[in-house]
Amino acid sequence: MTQSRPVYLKLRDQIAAAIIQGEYPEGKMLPSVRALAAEQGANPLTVAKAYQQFQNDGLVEVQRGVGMYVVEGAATQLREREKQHFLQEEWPEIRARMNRLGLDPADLVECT
Amino acid sequence: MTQSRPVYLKLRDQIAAAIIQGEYPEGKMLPSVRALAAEQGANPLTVAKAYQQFQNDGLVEVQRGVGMYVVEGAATQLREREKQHFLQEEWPEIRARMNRLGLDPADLVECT
DNA sequence: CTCGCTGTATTATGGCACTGATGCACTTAG
DNA sequence: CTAAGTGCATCAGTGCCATAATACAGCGAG
Repeated sequence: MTQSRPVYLKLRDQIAAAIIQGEYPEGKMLPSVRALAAEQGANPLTVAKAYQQFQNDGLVEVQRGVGMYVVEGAATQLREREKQHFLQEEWPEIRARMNRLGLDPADLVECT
Repeated sequence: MTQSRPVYLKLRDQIAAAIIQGEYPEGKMLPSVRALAAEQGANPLTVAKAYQQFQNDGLVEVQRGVGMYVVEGAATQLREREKQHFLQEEWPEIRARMNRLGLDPADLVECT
């Protein structure tokens, strides 16, 4: 019945967007796994798994017993990384798909 | 490490693309589950599962003991269906993402 | 009719991703 | 020191995916 994307991936994207948009400011602590889990109605471990990738990428810093902090420059770094991935991986695929469906990219730019 | 999409979904997309582009012409028989399974290195049942959805959507017709045939008008119907899904489900998300990343859609239309 | 091809149903099995509950190590406020 | 908060490791459960080995039913050529 879990037809949608995994919860931890949704959370990951959501957190990434929050960091990029400054909702989780650099240098500040982001919600604890338990807090975010309660807020999102998820399991703390699932939240932890979502946070994990940001640790591996060095975008957040862990202080055991204290919390996790957003590294300085994480926002722009994250934005650049996602931009790169979007342009190199996703956009070509999207273009090919639109072409196959007979859609003109120029037309879609206008629709809000 | 979210492994790649399930095999039967990949096959489904691949077959859909083939029908849209006329590689599997309307009225003609498409590869048997065993043949496509051998060609793709997959299990016949996995191929059957990929074919299943096209049957449910009435895009292919089964003649027991003979094979499965592409229904007349399946290509355009499939293209319209995917176009609808793309415009209503995927494109808004893509637009929001590009906006969040600071990418201008107009710029991307030109690249290639 | 016989043989070979079609799709389909059945059952079983292994693997893996996702989620969850519990407990531990650590830091800080009091 | 105590208590409450942090992240994290371990183990278990669940469900989907893919595979396999058969067996069956329908059609067509020889």
